[in-house]
Amino acid sequence: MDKTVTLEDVARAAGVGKGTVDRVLHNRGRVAEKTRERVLACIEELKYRPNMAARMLAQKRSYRIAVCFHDLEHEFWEQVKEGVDRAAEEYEPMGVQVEPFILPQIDVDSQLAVIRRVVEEKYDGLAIVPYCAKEISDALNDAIARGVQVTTFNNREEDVHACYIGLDGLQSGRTAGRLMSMIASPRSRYIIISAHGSRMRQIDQRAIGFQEVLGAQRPDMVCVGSFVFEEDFDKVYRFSAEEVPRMGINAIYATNGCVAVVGKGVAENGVGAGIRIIGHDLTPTVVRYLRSGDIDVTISQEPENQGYLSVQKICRKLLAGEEMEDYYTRIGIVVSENIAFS
Amino acid sequence: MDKTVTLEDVARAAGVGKGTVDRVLHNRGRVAEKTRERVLACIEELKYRPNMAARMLAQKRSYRIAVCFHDLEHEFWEQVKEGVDRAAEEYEPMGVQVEPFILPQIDVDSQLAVIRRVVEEKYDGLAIVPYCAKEISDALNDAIARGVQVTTFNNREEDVHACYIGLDGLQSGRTAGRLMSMIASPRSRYIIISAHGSRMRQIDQRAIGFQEVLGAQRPDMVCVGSFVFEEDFDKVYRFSAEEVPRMGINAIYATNGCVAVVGKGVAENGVGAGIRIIGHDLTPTVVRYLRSGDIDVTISQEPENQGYLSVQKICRKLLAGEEMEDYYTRIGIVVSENIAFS
DNA sequence: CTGAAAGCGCTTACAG
DNA sequence: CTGAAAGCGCTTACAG
Repeated sequence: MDKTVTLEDVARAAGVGKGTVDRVLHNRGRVAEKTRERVLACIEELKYRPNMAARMLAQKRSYRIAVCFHDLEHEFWEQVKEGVDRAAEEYEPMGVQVEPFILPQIDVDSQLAVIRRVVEEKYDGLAIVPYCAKEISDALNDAIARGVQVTTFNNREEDVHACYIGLDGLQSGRTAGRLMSMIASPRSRYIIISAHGSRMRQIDQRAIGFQEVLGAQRPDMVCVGSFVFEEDFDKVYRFSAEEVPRMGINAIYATNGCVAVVGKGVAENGVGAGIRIIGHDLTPTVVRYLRSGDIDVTISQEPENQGYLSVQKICRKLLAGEEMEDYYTRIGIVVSENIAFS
Repeated sequence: MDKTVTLEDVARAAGVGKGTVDRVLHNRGRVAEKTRERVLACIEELKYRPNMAARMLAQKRSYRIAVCFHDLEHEFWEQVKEGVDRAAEEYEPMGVQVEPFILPQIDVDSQLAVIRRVVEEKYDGLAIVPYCAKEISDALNDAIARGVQVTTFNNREEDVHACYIGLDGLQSGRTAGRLMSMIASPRSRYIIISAHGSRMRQIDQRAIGFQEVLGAQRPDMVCVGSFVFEEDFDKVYRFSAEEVPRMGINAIYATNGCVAVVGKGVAENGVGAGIRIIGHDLTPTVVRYLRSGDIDVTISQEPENQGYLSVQKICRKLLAGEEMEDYYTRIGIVVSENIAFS
């Protein structure tokens, strides 16, 4: 085998000490421009690739990363948390400490407080589900400017200059639309149900994508209405159990995990068989109604992976200098038969 | 922070040298039973966790891993190869050399020759798509007995005592069946098309699962026939273009990537609009006909990940002693809208 | 601005 | 059967 090129080889070739090469490698400054160029040339020449194992061993520094999301819709965020915990465990031996800040509500002020604290206490990184509000975007951009490594996940806010990990909302809605177009019977009357506040832009996009595709594929279908509930699954349940049965519809699109209570409400009223239901997420409750046949299809979004990746990307940036890049999670289509393999 | 426990701490606690602890850790023998027990107790006591970075740094050994699969249905195996290459790149700096043996055909003798060579030349690992044949199973079990780390992927053979990475064939067929049951119109007449030899057991399972679910969900549908072609996409194409249009059917299930030429054949005859087509895999050609609307749904199976994981698991076993466990790849459901996010 | 030295936690020969 | 020592490739103070 061709001997692996080490930092020492580079140092020797450039006629300098290892410390100097290290400074060049990490732009730690305090290196004469000429020396710098020579070292860079040697690195290029010898095709030097740093050995990550050695780097991690030698690196004694410790890092702190804050993770901020909420816990409304507990079953979903529980899955996100599992991913966060997995990343925390994986990177703990490398000196990374992960601290979750889990808000009870979708609340702009609470989130702002977390961001401020992160900046003040000089955390090295922040993974966050950014709410749609100018103060939030500003605060995040400010944190980034001060050197905090930030990833946003689950909800995308265009004006935050950080990488995003999560669903493409529009496209996931289109996917739901295509499926509905394939399974709904002729001249179906349908409604759209949403259950979230105005802070989660990504979820709004889903309804738009859904309508777009359904409009194009199934001009015979008619939309009876679009109902938005403020993050309150109980209301959605009552609506589904009491109002929906009287509406004379045969298809429902629920834009998030609230599809679980939609399926429940409709099923308990014995009108389920006649209504096609498509929703989002794969929480234990959704699984239950998917299995029972009350929900036909659900769109999944890799919550565990969202939690994992948003932390992992920060760790790799901090530890190995890897650039953080956007990552769109899979738009999974789940029916009863592939639940266990999704 | 609580200081991390090192191997040296354990050695000191047990009153032995670091070398001895190392021997115990890796069962290298040559340790008195009493000493061994004492060391084990200390490891337990101090909750010692080996530092992977340090281990990799110190480990100078190099490993060779052979990977064996075929190239019939090139587009599919190309995706597998990408995963293999990614793993090869990732583990190369750790002294692992990956050598692919890509057979032009599904041929038992050629595969047998590869296995023999792996044993003779003392490769450390083998990732293989095992063909359904007693000689193969025997040879693989023999290789395993001789200490070769073996993973099987894409096709599962029960009698090989190695871990498996790939689809659950039966369940993927059931998933296809469920989807067909949702989109086929009343009293549809359907056929099943397969294009593979008798060496790939996993693919046969798909048709079984499909029939099972369709039989239960849609007693109104009638199966007109099941057609098996020996790994010959040209024949499938001709069949689809010439025979199928005269059969008076409105649904087709193709059990693998041959769905691409089925879609093509049917589409070119202008009868596509009336026929629902569901198949497997997400090759460039399948994507094309999915986009055009000639294929309705395809079931994906993470080919890239199959290639990656079958090599990665061997590397982690060799390098870090991690046990190799079965991994069922995702049963993905893909329609035109989620192609890019699958 | 720069280099020599110590150390990260483990494995690998090498003596005993 | 067992221990002391060297070394893996990098980073981190510490002198200069």
